[in-house]
Amino acid sequence: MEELKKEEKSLNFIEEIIEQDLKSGKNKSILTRFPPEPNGYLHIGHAKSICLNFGVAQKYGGKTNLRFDDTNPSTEEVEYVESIKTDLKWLGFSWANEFYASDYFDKLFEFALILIRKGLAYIDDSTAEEIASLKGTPTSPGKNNVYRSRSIEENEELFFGMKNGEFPEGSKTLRAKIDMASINMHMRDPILYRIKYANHHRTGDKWCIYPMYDFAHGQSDAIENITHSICTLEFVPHRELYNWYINKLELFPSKQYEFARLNLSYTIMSKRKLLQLVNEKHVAGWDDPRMPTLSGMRRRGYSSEAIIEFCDRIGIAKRENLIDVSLLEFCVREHLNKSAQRRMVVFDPVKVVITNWPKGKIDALTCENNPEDESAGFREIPFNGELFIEREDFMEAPPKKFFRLAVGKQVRLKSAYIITCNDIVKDSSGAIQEIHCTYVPESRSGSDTSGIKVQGTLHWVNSENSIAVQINQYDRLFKVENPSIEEGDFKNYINSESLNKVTAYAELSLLNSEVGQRFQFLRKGYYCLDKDSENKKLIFNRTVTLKDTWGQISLIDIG
RNA sequence: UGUCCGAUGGUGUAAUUGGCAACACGUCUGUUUUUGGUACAGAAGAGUCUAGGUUCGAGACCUAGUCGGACAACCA
Repeated sequence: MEELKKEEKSLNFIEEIIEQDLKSGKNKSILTRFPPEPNGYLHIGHAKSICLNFGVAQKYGGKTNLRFDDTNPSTEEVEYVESIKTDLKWLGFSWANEFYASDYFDKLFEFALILIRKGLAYIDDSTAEEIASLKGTPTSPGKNNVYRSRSIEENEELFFGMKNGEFPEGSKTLRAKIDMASINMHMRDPILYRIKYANHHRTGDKWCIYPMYDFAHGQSDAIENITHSICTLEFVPHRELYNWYINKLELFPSKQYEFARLNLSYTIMSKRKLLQLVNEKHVAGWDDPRMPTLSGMRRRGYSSEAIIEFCDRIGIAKRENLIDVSLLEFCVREHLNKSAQRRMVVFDPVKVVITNWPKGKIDALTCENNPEDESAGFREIPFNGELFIEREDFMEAPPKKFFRLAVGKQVRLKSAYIITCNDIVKDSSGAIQEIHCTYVPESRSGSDTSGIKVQGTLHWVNSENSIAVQINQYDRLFKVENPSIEEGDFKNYINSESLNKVTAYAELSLLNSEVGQRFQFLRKGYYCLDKDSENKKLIFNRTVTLKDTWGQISLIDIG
């Protein structure tokens, strides 16, 4: 049944291309690659690309290489390399090979030499400004400069000079000799190599010239025999150049295909902007639970299963899109509902005293860990007749559809007894101090013979056997749906209330939880134990709330 | 005033390649429920950017237009 469903699911355009290529014999097998630049942490947008690249390879019996696109030493760091590998493993993908564009620096240098010798590349002494001014605009052609006609011998000699550190940074570049009047800006003599006296995270000080993206990416694909090089839409105009290099260099004919990147409502996906949030301390770090990074989402409590399911549901196409976060939230809830154990935690406590509870009696109640998963078993919770419930679960003047506690009303305490509210005690300011109830002895959970039907069930914690914990309640990082299209600085749209720390009272069993463990706090939401927790002080991150239909109704009814 | 890419319910993705638009999320109704969660049942919501054309028949093909995006870093 499951398989039938999968077979019925229509192919995305990438899968269609692959099936055609396999069918026509163009490719005997497929090889894809995931090519992150190690200049930041992976985010949910990368997850889409990862699921696509690894996903199609798995589906069609191929493999995927991990290749770090490390051609710009001034922004790239080992820390990022490590985080990327960690995130990839966490998602559950394994790569066939771990490569680096820098592995190919020697070959790339040779490739450049080939182009020079073919008269297809030249050394340009122009400044960046001069290059830009002769480049023209999308609607007007560029112009050739004097360096373009240098002899092959001179170009070769100068290129070695560049490599040997004979020229200052920025003084020379190696450019392809294509067509300064091309309708495609990327074909107007693109730069192949630039001089940079920077220490590279892998090659150290071996090189002082580094290839540009265009001169490295396609050739790296070709060297690895990548059959389908999948990237995002902004690279469409690069495709002509991608093919030009492979053609002139007579390399393996890797093909580039482009799909639309992921945009998520109320978040940003630009690595540059995310870095800014980190550097300027708007968030606690790359793994701040509000960040759309995989490390942030993991810390927040998102499961890899949920993220993969999300990537599967959003689909692959070529049109710009803005996915509603509610779909992501649906995916976490769906997975966590089945996998997370339930616990009881009271956020805003008010005391309930069971007036007919025998003095000193402690009843050990049995509580299911997850109604969606029998194998999750049970735990024991002590009950002593004095407890806390949520302040919002009691109302003095309840509206008709209020299924919770009020004077004269009955509710069930989850996994415990049905109680009847008789009275309330207020302090001098009129605030409710205690709620006095009586319990129905025959209504004990699991052996209820009372025959009483109640409309509501409340979560609670025992007044003595509970611990104070810190809860980090996270909300969306931005106030507007699409921060990147708003006027002005994106930071103007940061939600200043995206983190709200509160103290709550939790059942004792939570003391045994492990960092990263996910729970459903009954009637509240999903929470995950944060790594900053200490023995005495547990910190839970709110992943997402439960769906709250009453919250919506009460807003309308009560106002 | 250029080239390229795109346009299908609120959102996203489909439509077996030309046979009167489907699925999911979201929204709304009910049922069940010891979570106002979950599960289940159901409903509303687009006639496919516009105008022509080809065709017995067009969301799909052609032409023109409109709108949106990308392209002028020694970034990737």
